[in-house]
Amino acid sequence: MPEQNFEVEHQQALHNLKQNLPSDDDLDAMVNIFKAFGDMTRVKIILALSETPLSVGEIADTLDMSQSSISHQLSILKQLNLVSNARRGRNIHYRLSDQHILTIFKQTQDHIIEDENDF
Amino acid sequence: MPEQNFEVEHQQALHNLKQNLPSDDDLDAMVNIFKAFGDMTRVKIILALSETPLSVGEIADTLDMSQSSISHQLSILKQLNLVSNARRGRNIHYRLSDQHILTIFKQTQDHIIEDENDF
DNA sequence: TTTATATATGAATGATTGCTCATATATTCA
DNA sequence: TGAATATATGAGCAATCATTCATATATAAA
Repeated sequence: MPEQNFEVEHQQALHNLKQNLPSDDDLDAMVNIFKAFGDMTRVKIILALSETPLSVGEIADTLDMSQSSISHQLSILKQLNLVSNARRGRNIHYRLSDQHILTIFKQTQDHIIEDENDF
Repeated sequence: MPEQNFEVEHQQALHNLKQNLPSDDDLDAMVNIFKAFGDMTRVKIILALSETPLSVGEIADTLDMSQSSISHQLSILKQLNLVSNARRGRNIHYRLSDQHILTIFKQTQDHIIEDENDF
């Protein structure tokens, strides 16, 4: 009875799940990073910074958005340690904190591309 | 004058950026997937499904949430092709569409872990 | 010092979103 | 067929969020 066997394993997996799912606290950091990536403006900022460090004004100019809006978004990215900043002359230059971010973007693109091949 | 050289390269990069940044249309799919990942409930659903396919009721029970809420979230994940479903007896079983998703989660955890080591 | 420039920040606002409640749909069982 | 069970869905609501506007802070230039 292979069908019942499957059912037993399923019940076992189900029981384990309820105990072993990560807690909110454990998942919070990850969810917050995904939240940060779930906004077009922030994604564009990150892609821009992946090419070269940029000042706030340069980013605003590149994305054709207000200085204030970019500054607000940068502060969110900074709080999550996704970017860091340093004064350079009279500007403040932002840069990506590490390259993991781009790897994640690439993985996601891969998912999307594989998806388009379904039909 | 290495300092000026840097400046010239920076200006060039800046100029290229403004032309080569992906369009909203290009980024839309990626941003929507990150939006989906940017919610605790949906992340937990995905983690649960990474262990075994589950019915709507089983997910609701596992996460201790209402059937309606889970159903709503599943429909979002399904629209993005992150999960698929199939009737099995009188239930509908959901499963992850592909394993890329878990790779992305792992990469993100790596970023967080590396981050904690900064001080 | 004064003036100009770059960035940050707080309040207000419109839009989006996740949940609940009520109900519709669909399948199984008697 | 009719009752019971599982899932889906639409409307409503409270909370979150991205942007704007006005203004504060900080550095550089004159």
